[in-house]
Amino acid sequence: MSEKPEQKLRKRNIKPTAMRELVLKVLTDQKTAISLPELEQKFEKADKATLYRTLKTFEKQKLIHSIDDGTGPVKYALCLEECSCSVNDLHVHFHCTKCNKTYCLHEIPVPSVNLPKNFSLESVDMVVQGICANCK
Amino acid sequence: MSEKPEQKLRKRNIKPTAMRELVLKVLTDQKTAISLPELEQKFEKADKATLYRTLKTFEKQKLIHSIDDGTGPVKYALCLEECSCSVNDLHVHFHCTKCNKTYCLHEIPVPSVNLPKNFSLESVDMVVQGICANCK
DNA sequence: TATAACTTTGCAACCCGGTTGCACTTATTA
DNA sequence: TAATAAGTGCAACCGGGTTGCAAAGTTATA
Ligand SMILES: [Mn+2]
Ligand SMILES: [Mn+2]
Ligand SMILES: [Zn+2]
Ligand SMILES: [Zn+2]
Repeated sequence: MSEKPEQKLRKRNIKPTAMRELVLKVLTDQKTAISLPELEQKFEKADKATLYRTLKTFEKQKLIHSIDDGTGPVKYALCLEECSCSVNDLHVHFHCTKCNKTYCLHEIPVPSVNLPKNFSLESVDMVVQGICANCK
Repeated sequence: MSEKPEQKLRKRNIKPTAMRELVLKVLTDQKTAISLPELEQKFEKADKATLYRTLKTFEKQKLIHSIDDGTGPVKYALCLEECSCSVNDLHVHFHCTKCNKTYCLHEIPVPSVNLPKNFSLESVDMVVQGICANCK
């Protein structure tokens, strides 16, 4: 089932360094999306730039995707195993206005929209604001 | 038909100062959303803080609404006459990845979504990325 | 193995949008 | 008119994001 961090990195063509495995571990343990500032706090002594570049590498290799819920720093969450970050993989995100956590609702695909004539679609971001089950 | 800026401000309970009428004029002439940095450039000599507070006032009084398309500074666009920024008034936004303009698609309401159990909805942001009719 | 080439990391500095404190001006009210 | 409140301009600050550069670590080559 759940494979080693190292394997997960290799599968996405990311050289598994110590730092990267640690970051992946944090992301895996996390049930909700995490921002760079939050990630920084998870480490006793880690450099912001390194973490930043780690996230960028992960994102480029589609190990994680970014979520801008509009309420602060950009957050990141693990992609599903089979994810290629294409339009098919797009899902709704939920931001809780009470606890400020941001959830991936993987089971809810973003609804399709009929754009005006001559507008073409590349991607969609849909963020629902509200109260999450934990805060209710 | 199109009423005076002064009237439009009064209707939203905003005291019509010279500055505010100028900003409203810019927003009205604009077919797409505009950011604070962009707004600054529209004036020969205007203070960022004043413009900032003007936008905040307009937003609080629901004369304009903000749009975070995730590609830079927050943008602002006029609300429709009858808008009260409630869930009913929510519409899809479109960001053109070529010209970087952001459009209000007032005629396209945000689709409804079925949230997981015990998640409640307060608001929704939906931004479609793609190429606009002008850039096509 | 020794060396060269490339990659990753850490540190510092910077950029920029957003925000606030404060004094000054302008409008409103008593 | 005097007192009060609202709006404006300037400067400084904050925080997330980003980059340059040198040191350390890794991989490839002879
Ligand atoms: Mn997600
Ligand atoms: Mn809009
Ligand atoms: Zn919550
Ligand atoms: Zn365009």
